[in-house]
Amino acid sequence: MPLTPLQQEFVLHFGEMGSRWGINRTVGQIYALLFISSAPLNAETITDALGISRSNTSMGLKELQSWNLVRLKHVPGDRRDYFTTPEDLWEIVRTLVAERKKREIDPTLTKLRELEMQGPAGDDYAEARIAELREMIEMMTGFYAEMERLETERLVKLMTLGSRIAGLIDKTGGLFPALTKRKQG
Amino acid sequence: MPLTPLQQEFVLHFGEMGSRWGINRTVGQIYALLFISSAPLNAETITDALGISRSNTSMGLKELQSWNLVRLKHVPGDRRDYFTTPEDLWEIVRTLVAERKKREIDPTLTKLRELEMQGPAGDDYAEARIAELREMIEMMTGFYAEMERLETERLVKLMTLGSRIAGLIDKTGGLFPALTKRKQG
DNA sequence: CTGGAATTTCAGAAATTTCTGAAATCACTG
DNA sequence: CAGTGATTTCAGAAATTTCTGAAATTCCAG
Repeated sequence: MPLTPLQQEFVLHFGEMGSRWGINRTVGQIYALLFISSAPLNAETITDALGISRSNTSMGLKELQSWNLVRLKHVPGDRRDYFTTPEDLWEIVRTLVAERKKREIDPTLTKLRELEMQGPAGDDYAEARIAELREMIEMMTGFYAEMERLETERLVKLMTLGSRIAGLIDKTGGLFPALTKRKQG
Repeated sequence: MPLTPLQQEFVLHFGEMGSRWGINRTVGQIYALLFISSAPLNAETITDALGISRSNTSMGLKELQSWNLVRLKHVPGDRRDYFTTPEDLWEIVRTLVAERKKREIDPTLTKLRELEMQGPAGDDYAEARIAELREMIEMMTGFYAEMERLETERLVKLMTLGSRIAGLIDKTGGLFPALTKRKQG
């Protein structure tokens, strides 16, 4: 089952972008292929479509599973594993953001807290800078945690409204007085 | 000028995280060192502090400059270049996000549009999936563009308010009717 | 159990990335 | 414009990552 030119180009692009996204070419290609395939694919099919070794496919799929980016399906009467990506793009984005946070942000936040725990080190500037960075990351991850809980529908509304949201914020305090009053009273 | 244990640990952590962040160890270390140093540093100092070659320092600094992550300073009476990171953490975050978007998102958005331009390819599922992905990316980059324009102060307020923002959004329409009316009238 | 298909593991090969030292270039000073 | 110090370039070395084929393992069917 050779790829259509459209599939081919899409898959190759994801392969090339892989390195920028912190995954390798094969993993990018496998993901792309699953993403644009309407039906789940098994490892053999992926191997043939991408022209890579069977073992490489196996490792790539394992990597994607560790990212929670693929789903395992089973076809009745066939004991091979079939893989897909979630239909819902928002679910994919949520997973991606969550995993990247876990891998790229959380370890640093932990490390910064450790460094602060070690107490005064006689380097005021470095200590201040570390505290400041920790606070910034905490603010951003805190905001992320709030957004993560929202249903997709509200998230879409929020993004669509865009900067009009910011207009609601009183520069000196919290929300616009009128609204604040409304909620209080 | 050997590093203090605090600096040492901070710098090594950034070096280790480098690969996850899509930069190499040296670049991560150089950035970390500049970040926690109160005064600008020249290439020679960085080279000695990190125990790397002078040419590696040069390449690392060049890389950081291509990311707009460091500033060049000059010390009167000294013709060497001195480097720092911006004092303002928000500025750093803005730069980081802008550059990552430019490198990790924009090329894919361009590619998706190209693929759509090529017209029907007889693969309805792939075409639909590509369109859907392009729309999602456009929504997110559109929202990002709006947020990018906000002053830091408002951005902080927005993030601090967190999910209370979402409460303002009417699930069926836009903003809460009361407020919408207020703005219209 | 036994046989065989599917999958994973893993040691080494291949490819890629990172790093270095030497040479080249740049840019300022006297 | 010669001399010197700072910086960059770059070819090859070193390190790391990715990929493969063969062997091992898993797991089901008969």
